[in-house]
Amino acid sequence: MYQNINKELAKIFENMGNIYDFLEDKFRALAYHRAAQIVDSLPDDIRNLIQSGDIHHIRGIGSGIEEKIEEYIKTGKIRKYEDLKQLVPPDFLELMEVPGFGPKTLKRIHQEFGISTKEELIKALKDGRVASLKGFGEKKVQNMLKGLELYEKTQKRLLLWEALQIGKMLLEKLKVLKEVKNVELAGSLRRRKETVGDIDILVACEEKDRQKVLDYFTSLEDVKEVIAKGDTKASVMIYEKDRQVDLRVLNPDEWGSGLQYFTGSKEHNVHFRDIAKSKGLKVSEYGVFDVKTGEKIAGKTEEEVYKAVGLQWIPPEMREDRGEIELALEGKMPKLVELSDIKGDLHIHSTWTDGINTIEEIAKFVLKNYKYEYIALTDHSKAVRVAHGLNEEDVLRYMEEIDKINKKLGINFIKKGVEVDILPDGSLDLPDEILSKLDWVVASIHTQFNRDNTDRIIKAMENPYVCVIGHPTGRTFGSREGYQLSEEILKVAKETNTALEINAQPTRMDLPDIWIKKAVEIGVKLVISTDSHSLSNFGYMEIGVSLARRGWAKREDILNTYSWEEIERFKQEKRAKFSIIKR
DNA sequence: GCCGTTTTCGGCCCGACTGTTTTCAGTCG
Repeated sequence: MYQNINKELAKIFENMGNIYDFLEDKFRALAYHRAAQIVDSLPDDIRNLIQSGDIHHIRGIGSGIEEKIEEYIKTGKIRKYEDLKQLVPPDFLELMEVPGFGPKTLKRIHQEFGISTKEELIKALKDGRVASLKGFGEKKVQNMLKGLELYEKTQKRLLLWEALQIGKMLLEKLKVLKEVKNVELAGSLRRRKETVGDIDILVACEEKDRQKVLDYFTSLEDVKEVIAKGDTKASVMIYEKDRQVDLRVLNPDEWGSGLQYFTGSKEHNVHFRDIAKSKGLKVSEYGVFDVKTGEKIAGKTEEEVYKAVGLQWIPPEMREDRGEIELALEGKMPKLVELSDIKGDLHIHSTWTDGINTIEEIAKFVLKNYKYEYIALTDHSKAVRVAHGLNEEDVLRYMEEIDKINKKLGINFIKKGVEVDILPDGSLDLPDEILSKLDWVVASIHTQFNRDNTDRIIKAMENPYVCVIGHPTGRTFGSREGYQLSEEILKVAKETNTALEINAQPTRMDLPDIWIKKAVEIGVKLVISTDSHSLSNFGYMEIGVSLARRGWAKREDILNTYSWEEIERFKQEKRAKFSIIKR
């Protein structure tokens, strides 16, 4: 009946917010936009929250919106929404997302010309009718048309990995300049969101050097076109991925407040400022100020900005207004997992299936470039035909090969693993007899993504030899939304000592952050893996760790921050549980 | 529509930029 009720409701509330914007009911619009954001980031099926009554504890959802959620659950519709839709031309809901197309502008055009479709609107922009309106003009119209073009082009967001490579490259180039006192990525890229719209970079320098820094930036060889350039800001298009990069220049003594402000998220900042306000303070990108005296009390570093408002510093990955502000107020910020905590990679493919390097090449490469204590080779099982998955006999030969290479290397570095397929009925693609001989078993779904896979996953977790569920939601950016997880899966994961994977492939980034957060709360162990198919893939560990941090994971939540002996213990505990249960 | 150790009514983040304006409205992040 409902594919993904949270997403559906979030979309409806988003639209209702837009409609209220159009109707110039500003604050009601704000409430619905907030509700949309909240519902969208709930890890749980919202029906559970209604049932348990926990919905009351969520800030931003009041009785009015709760009633509408209930109505939608019961009837599949919200009457108020159906009524509201009649008041706005359908095309306008989408158009409100286009830069330059605000509610006031659209409403005016609608009233003046009776225009209600996108097509008619474009025509009126082009034939000069809109430009002739009082308060409008040629330039505004040109900007609207440009906004439309940009909107269509940048609908596709960059993957975090891609954006990070570009961002880091530009940071290095800016660091070369001696006038640059500080330089850092900002926006969703600094928060390491799974996908990124445009790339924001901040620079601190003395006021007299601003122009020099901006000139240097806009004349980099990577720049295809300079879109805008002022005293404090420049926007360019770069050749790589045809992306917009914004550079903002700050004064050194405003570095902390500027960085805090431009990192966002918007929701985090709004909440943060709200708290500042309640304490008689005002926060802007220029600093924290005492409202009464106007005195500036912080701004140089982010730490002092947060501290001035009574909060601990908050890692950028957590700044999504998902409770981190309350935690920081209470002084209870967790110490998040770091890249340097990682002791090994437990999901790797070789030439035995669809990887492009031999096991030996992989082992030597990793030993040389990473300070890992172990890796697990986990080629596919036979159900994955396209990858020429391994059958029972292949697995035995695979194990012999790994023994041979370990012996050659002189250390027991490579663990013998497999990525076994979870078949449609939840059974596994290799028998227990084989699985029991292996050091590490990843169980994954590679077929029938578009259905509820809860039963399949639970059945797989109940196999005593399965260590971890690979890419648990099956999502891939740009092609598949993935199937819903459930509380039940987390519960069973915890009970059975089965870990869940945080797959760091840039197109997967799976588990999603909100599920990681939930798993951490419940105490489910996680494994950050690159799912490497070539040597360059091992670098994905960095964004896997970022993703874990977005889900508030600490070192102890991540299994591959432990020594191999400790991992063995985790496995043994699972097997012990099952010898009791199964008898 | 939401929210409350200054409030159950009266607020709702803050500042820059742009274009169209002689003092500001609209949009954006």
